[in-house]
Amino acid sequence: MKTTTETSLRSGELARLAGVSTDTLRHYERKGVLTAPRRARNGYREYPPESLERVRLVRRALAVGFTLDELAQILKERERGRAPCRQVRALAAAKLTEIETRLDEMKAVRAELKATLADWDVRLARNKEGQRAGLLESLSSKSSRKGAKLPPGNLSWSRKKQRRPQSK
Amino acid sequence: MKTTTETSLRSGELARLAGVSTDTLRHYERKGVLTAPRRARNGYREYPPESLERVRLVRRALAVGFTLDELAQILKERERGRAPCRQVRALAAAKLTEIETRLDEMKAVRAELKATLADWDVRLARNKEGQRAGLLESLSSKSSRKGAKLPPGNLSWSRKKQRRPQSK
DNA sequence: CTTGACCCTGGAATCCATTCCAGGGTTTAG
DNA sequence: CTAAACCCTGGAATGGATTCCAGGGTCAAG
Repeated sequence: MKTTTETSLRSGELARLAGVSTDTLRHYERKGVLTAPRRARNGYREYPPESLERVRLVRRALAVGFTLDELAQILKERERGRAPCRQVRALAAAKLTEIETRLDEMKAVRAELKATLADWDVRLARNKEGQRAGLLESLSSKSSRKGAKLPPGNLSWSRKKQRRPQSK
Repeated sequence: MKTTTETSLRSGELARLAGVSTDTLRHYERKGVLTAPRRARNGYREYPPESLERVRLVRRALAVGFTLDELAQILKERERGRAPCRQVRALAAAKLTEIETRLDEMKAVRAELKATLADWDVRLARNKEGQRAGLLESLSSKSSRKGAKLPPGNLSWSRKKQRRPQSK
């Protein structure tokens, strides 16, 4: 068996639990969002169980638009328990408002998308023929979101192709 | 004056209206999400006014997590008259669940961030007193999203630095 | 002792949207 | 004629997260 004894995880285990690759874990360490764990005599990393929550936190933060570098700053400050320097406090605060804004935008988009889907389903249901049902059109016209400044100050993201680790 | 006559926009104008750079417009064309417009005798692009809405659509779609390539597929299909039925529906549906996930994550992070900030502010407020070392890690564990499989089917994005066009 | 499944390292590669670059045209105003 | 402000092109670069690679250890089971 490979059950790591006691309260300590090895890269592979933590990776599996967190749903990321070990490569990613190492990367997080390099970037400083995941503090370098203790090493066993053989050099293997031995993560404390809390690391799992930490990794999850990082994932969430990333998904919300944080950068690994930004995150590193904040987390490092937080770690040392002391009050953060102005810079970091400001950064965190800025991120917070950013998130709130994005939250609103997201909700709006979700509503649109939902509506669009419902609409499509109706259309698809009643005309079997390839009708050019204005699919994405619905996405475009109906929003009129006032402060929707997508472009200047926009947010652009990309989905990584994310081919699963692979066994070589 | 440089007012382009009649119903037709030049790259710079469209770009300004849509809030993107001309480079981006050309890129969209290369990628096939923006059909190549008619050219004037001098080779300048002459966009029909509808292009504006098209670009906006693309922007929104991107913000929702579509990829230029995905979008190209869909839009092309649409352009040739056929209704981008099943394929698109599926894609959009997937995007929707992605968004919902993201919403949850965002809320979680917001909470976390809020808590951290609050904590920091407390510390800052009474900083003269001996600050007892880090005991705040209590906020890291709160959600434990069951099926939270971020990675396999995950989403990772990055905010582009987005330096405005620039005049060289 | 050999195999297979882990783990280690640092640097290179990939993916995506966007921007930058170099070298060249056109048009309009002075 | 010259400057300024547009426009064109294709290819290279950027930034961020993640993955891949090559070369090499560790360790338990058979």
